Amino acid sequence: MSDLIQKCLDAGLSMTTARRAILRALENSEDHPDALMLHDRAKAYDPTIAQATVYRTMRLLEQEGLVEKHDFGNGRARYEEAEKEQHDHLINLSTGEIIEFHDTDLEALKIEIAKRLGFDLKDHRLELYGVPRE
Amino acid sequence: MSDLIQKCLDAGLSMTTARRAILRALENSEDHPDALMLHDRAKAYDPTIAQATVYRTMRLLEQEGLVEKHDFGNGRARYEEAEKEQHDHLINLSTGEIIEFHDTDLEALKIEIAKRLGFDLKDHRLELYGVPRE
DNA sequence: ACCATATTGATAATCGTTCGCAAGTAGGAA
DNA sequence: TTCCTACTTGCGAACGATTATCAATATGGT
Repeated sequence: MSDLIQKCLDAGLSMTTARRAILRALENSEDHPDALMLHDRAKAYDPTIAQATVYRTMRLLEQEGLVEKHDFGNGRARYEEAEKEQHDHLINLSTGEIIEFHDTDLEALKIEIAKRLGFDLKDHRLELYGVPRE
Repeated sequence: MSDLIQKCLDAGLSMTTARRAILRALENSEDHPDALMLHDRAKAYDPTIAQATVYRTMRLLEQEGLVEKHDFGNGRARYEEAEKEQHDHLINLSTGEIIEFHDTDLEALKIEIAKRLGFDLKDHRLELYGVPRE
């Protein structure tokens, strides 16, 4: 239910061995991989793929709106498939694990605050950093 | 009412010409300068100061908790004096201007969400990106 | 199958930031 | 004050993530 290859074709992108490999690697990723991780994983489908191709492709996918790029502060950008449902991230400081969450009140409040300051909200970034309770 | 030089002395840091220059530059900054901007501004007080010294000093000040480092997504880290009052940032996409705001409900909600997910909130990052209304 | 165009791999370049090192201070002891 | 030692500095090299360059290769419409 997330056929990235099909979405790329729909977007008019030509489909190459390298791209297919990256798209499969991304679809099989449950976490939020960075470019190096994606490169490693994509090698399973295309052993000769180059890092530069991964970077180029991720940039392309981001521009096409098929992928979201995040910066969780560890130097490397992290990627995930663009989802329809809005969500934010909580980073477990003990493990580095990233947890997705959604809160309607929070969404409303962000828009409300921007409005109060005289702005239309175009984008936002919310990351919570925490340690397991107790 | 924000004598950074005194705070540094209180923290046991030795006070050099270069550090004094950086601290003055920072105190006189109403915006959220990056390392390059601080370097330029510090030159007014110490014309021979090096970029590396600015980077080193900002890292030190951050470790001492006297300065906060932000990444607003433009490649360069931005700095501001650590304030007692918690605040978040709204970035005006039309001008690049950064507006600080505080919202009690929002603070509470962030803690509440972390708790609901089973975490104690240790840190967080919220940035709103908007354009002036209308 | 053919060809113009887009894409690739390999490598150099870029940009912010950090490191290594010799020379130069700060600031406490004498 | 003068000395001394550890901390700082300025400079330039090094670094890590990402992007650009470019010749060679694949794509997909014809």
